[in-house]
Amino acid sequence: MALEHAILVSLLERPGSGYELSRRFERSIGYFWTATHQQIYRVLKRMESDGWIDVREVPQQARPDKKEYSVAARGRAALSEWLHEPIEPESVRHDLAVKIRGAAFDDPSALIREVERHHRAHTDRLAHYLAGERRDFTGPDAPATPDAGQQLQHVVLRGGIAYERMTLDWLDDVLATLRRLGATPPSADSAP
Amino acid sequence: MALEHAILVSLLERPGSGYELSRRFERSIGYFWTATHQQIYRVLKRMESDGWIDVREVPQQARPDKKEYSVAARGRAALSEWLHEPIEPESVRHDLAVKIRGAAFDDPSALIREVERHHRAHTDRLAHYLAGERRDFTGPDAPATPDAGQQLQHVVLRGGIAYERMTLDWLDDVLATLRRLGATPPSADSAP
DNA sequence: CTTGTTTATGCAACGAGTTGCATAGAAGGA
DNA sequence: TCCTTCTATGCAACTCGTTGCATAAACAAG
Repeated sequence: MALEHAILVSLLERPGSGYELSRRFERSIGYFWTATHQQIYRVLKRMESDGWIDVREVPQQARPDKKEYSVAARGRAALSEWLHEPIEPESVRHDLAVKIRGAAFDDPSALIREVERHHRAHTDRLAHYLAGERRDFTGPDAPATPDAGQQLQHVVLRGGIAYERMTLDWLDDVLATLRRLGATPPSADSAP
Repeated sequence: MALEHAILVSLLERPGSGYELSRRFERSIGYFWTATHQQIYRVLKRMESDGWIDVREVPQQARPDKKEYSVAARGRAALSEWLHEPIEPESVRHDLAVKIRGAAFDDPSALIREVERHHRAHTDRLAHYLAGERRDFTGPDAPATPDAGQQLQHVVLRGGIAYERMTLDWLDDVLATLRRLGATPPSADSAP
């Protein structure tokens, strides 16, 4: 598993509390690794007891106190070790593809609205990525000579952008296919 | 959850045993939904006791007997219901992206071999998809007038092909970035 | 002044997914 | 003959992930 490692990377990029991490997992790092706050708090506890991270109680005014975590030497070593291990899985869980194949046994045109919804969501996400890219990497306020960390964050973001563009093209293809099927009578089903 | 639904779709496309399903989840449907045989057997049991699928004991010679499952009316209804529900999650778990961002705190060039390995794996997978596309959809043995099910399987496969092509392009981008970082001295790390 | 939202942390229970192991007959190679 | 591989099914134990709920302080809106 690698939630620990995703947290280590995020904490190395910037120390923070469990709550702040859970916010990050709804944005930036969350675009390629999802986690809920309960998961994060539980793993933080374990990482702390394993000496991977240090805690610092931060009293705050106008809001509850927080525990700010930062990566300890042992955590850095664990990350380094993981980075040198090969990974294979890349486990995929693409509900929509299952639904599309399943639509053959139901009414394909009923999926059109669903696919359109996904299209809109990916359009929004692409716009969001592109805005982030302009802000951090290609716009006037971006660093002229980005350091290694920034270049690596940028290449990951470019991957997200490429993924969204590819997905939008594919969803167009899916929509065209569903509409074509809806226009012609269904073959052997209990459709109206 | 949707392992049940992926199994329903697979069994509608062709009835089969738990073992055969687990083979399919290593190929075709497994490219967008992974499952191990233990998971499959467990879920088949539940689906059977819920009346979603029917079993038929098939005696075989030269190999152990098998239980062939097929979708019952209640299973078809469950699939239909699921198809009409909206889905949101699309949970992503992209280890490599985490590793790339993590490489900023280690030696980026150590990741090159790993990324090259992924590049080879995706090249193989693309070749495999393209061979399947020729065999089933675009080659001389493909049906001249594909039915709805075939058209939907094809559009899903086109999605897989587009994904692999996009990924290969991105991995080239990642490799170029990692090599560039390796060629220039690292900024502020304990690298040699 | 109550209600709702944001920050902040956590428990308990359940369901999903993984890993290791076990069985068993038949085929094929060393 | 033994060893491995393939088909075929399954249990047990564990970890991971999700859902529902709870607490608590501060602020803003009604």
